[in-house]
Amino acid sequence: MECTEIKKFLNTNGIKNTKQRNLIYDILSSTKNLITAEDIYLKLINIDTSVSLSTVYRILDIFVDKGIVLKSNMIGTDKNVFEINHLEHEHHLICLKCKKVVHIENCPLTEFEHNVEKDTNFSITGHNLELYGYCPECKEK
Amino acid sequence: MECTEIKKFLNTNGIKNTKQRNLIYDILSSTKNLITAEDIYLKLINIDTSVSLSTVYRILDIFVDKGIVLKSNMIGTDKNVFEINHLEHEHHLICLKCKKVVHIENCPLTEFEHNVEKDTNFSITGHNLELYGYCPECKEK
DNA sequence: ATTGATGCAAATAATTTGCATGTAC
DNA sequence: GTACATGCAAATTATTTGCATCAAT
Repeated sequence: MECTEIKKFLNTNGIKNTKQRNLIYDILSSTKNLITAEDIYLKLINIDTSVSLSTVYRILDIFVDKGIVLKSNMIGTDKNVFEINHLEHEHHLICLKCKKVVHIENCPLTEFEHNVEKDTNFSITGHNLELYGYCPECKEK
Repeated sequence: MECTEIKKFLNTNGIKNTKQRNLIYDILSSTKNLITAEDIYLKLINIDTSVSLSTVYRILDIFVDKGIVLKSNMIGTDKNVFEINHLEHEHHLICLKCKKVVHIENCPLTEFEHNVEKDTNFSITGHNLELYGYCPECKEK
């Protein structure tokens, strides 16, 4: 979503368009990796000292709720991480040592999900897939 | 792993074979769903009143470390869940409403992982896949 | 003007740690 | 007997909440 689109989106969803919400949206947009609430907060206080961590959590909750942002849990650290919901479906490959994240464009699961739906009679709404291992640099050691 | 095998395994890995460790192993073995540390603790105090929650966490850490147990994070609740590492590779389908868990036997990712290894030059050691949606009962409503 | 958003501090929830005691080897 | 395991209580970490104030519509 473009920067101007997000403002309209917020308005049409009855969410006030505040400075904090726009800043957090901008930070998420310009972050390629998965980012924690704390790290968003740290970036924010470099821009504008009066922001609170609870506001970050509250805004992230709203964004997740509206589907603008995806929340997941970083393996190893018990922390939640966030990212913009790029609508092109994609997954992550995470280095267990340096925590580097690489985006994987194609997803092999669509057909698999259909088969599972038939087998189980569930209605499948999504999935969660992360690959992990060691990146070229870390695997040497 | 059989009940007797686990004892040998612990011994050969320099881990003392205690009552608590065996009880926790038994609970995990007989639990089909994903289970939290707290729920393991609750089952334990029904058997033997003097067990502590921190011991549960400590033992789970060891089991995860040795690869006997898998740890993951339940979507929606920010809690970690545990299960025996059945060596037959499998995944879960989780109902977002009632949290029912269904096991999915086959995994479509082996070939995909090889392709990603080639593309990225990572050494991939594993992956994390959960499907989610609504189960036959919950999807009606 | 009204309603919802924010900052701050305090509360909660999950997990971890320090330390004295207990137990397997 | 020694070294590691445990229970308990206290500490830590991530996240949430209450409430007075502030800002967007």
